[in-house]
Amino acid sequence: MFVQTHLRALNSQSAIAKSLVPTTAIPWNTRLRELAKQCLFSEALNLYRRMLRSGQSPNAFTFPFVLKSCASLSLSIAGKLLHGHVLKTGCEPEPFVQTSLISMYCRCSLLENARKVFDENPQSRKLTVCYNALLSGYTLNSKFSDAVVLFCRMREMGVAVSSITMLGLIPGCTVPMYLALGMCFHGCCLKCGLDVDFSVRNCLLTMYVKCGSVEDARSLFDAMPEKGLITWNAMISGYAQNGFPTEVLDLYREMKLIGVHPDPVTLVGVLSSCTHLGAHSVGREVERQIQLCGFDLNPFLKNSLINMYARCGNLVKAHEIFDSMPEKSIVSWTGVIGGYGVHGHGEIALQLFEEMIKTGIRPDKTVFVSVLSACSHSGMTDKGLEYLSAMQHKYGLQPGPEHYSCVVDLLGRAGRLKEAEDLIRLMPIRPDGAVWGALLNACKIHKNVKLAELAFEKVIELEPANIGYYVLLSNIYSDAENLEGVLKVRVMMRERQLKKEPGCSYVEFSGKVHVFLAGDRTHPQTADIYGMLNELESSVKELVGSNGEDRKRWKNEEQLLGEGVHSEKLAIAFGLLNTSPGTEITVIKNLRACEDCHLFIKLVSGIVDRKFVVRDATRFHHFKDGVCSCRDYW
DNA sequence: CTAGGGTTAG
Repeated sequence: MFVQTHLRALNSQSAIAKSLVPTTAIPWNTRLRELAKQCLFSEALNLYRRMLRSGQSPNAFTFPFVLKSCASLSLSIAGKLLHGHVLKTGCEPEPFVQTSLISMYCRCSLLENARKVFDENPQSRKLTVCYNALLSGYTLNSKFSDAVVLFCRMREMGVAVSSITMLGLIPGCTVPMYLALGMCFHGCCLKCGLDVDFSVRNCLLTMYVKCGSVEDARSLFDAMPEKGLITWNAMISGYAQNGFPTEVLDLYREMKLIGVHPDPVTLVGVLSSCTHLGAHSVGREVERQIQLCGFDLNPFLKNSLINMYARCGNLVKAHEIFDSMPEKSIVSWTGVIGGYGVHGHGEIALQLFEEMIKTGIRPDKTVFVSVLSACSHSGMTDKGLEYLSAMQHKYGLQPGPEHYSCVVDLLGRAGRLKEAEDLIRLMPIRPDGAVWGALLNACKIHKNVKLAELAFEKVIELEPANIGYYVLLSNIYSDAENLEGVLKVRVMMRERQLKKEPGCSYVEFSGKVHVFLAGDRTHPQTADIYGMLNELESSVKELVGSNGEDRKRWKNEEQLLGEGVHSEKLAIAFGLLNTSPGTEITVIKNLRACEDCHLFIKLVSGIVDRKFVVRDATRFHHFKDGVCSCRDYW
């Protein structure tokens, strides 16, 4: 529809013929430039149509703006027509027009047309700007090797390299494979003195970030005497993308302290870090900031807020924001679906998924990860299998390892270990560590030492440095009272020089984060906390005595105390000390929550009038009145 | 011709 309107407009070539009418193009061009500058591209094209209709002939100062509008809207056919107009008016040799044409074709992914324009004009082969246009076009269309070849030719021909040349080239090095080449470009920038350019530095910073070299990015960042908003944003989102949420929050604080005002891009990075940390209060603060700055309607931010609230357990708020969105993208849907799923409301998650399909959105691979994990969290095993099949046959999506790991988890938690193992063997793609890891985890739950040994062997082949799997196997041996096995794993870990990351838990309380390590005695309330724990433990022991099932799971307390009191227990006691009855206490643990602590907290929740939410590395546990929401766990 | 942005599981 849209394209056709423009085509019709541009087809009125008669206007070109009428171009003898002696009026001036200057006011038209001025207005066109304004519209293009404000990104009002379809209005610019409309204006161009009016210009032709009124008999005014376009000139070399008209085309750059109109071509840019076409390029931004990816209107390739209209762009070709415009090329015809250019030829008719004979202003093709103008460098402005040349670069606009090349860029237009590149943005429409018509690289051959772009190359033709470049090749057919001998003068353009001497101009930096024309090389720049084609170079960035190649990079944009993932033809990075062509860009590099052109860059080499440019240098051979002795054409001057500008900062914009580097800006077209460097974004091609955003995968680790090309980092070495990117570092050569960095050297090239230094040699040519282009590194003083603000944009070039920001671009290099982003390159390091995208390649995962966060340290290199940081040293570049620190070395920049003045930092613009984009610099801060590049570093903040760089940390966010590479999984350094605490660094994000630190940098955000620092940035505000210096007086740099955040924009939506900054806040998206900050919110995603809040999501990963479960930092509810910082997240709420960011929401206030969003309202204060008037960014309320930004859909990116709304999606980030949905995710943040959903992850922090405020599903009501997440749903509210979701409802407030006039246009819900698949990311918005994925956010709420994942939110309900992860908190054990699998039925609602699936209902939402079906609703999404009804609105005509095509599901993607990511939303299926949320759907499958929702099934796993709520123990809806067969439903999950149905969705895996629907994903392939109904929606034509090839499941990736991330989907298989969810399904292995799903089957494994349900105790269907044989099926899980068969699935791995039959899956058409190579399983990754997470797939075997999910099986290993299932072996822990269902105490299957033999299969665990197999899963461990496979998983360690793929991720030899992942400590979590060694700990898991060691715990499986320890459950089976296989001391030899435990020692074997310990030796293996020592040989490979792997150290267990200390477990820690934290609670947000009155705007501060209180962190506890196992056996921690550094907190100012230590005495009260241990006093509280002693009391709770004696009450809980009585309860265990009266319940057969729990007694089976209850281990010797001394065994636990070997490493000091577990951090989640300390956090729970701290929360109890500082809150009044009826409140909800959220504890976040960096590793997996301990099985015995899980039972302990469950029982405590039956004694005291509190709701506990424990978030560990893999899932959420909601405890209330002596019951835990995760039906399928342990 | 030109630098920064959203989702997932284990």
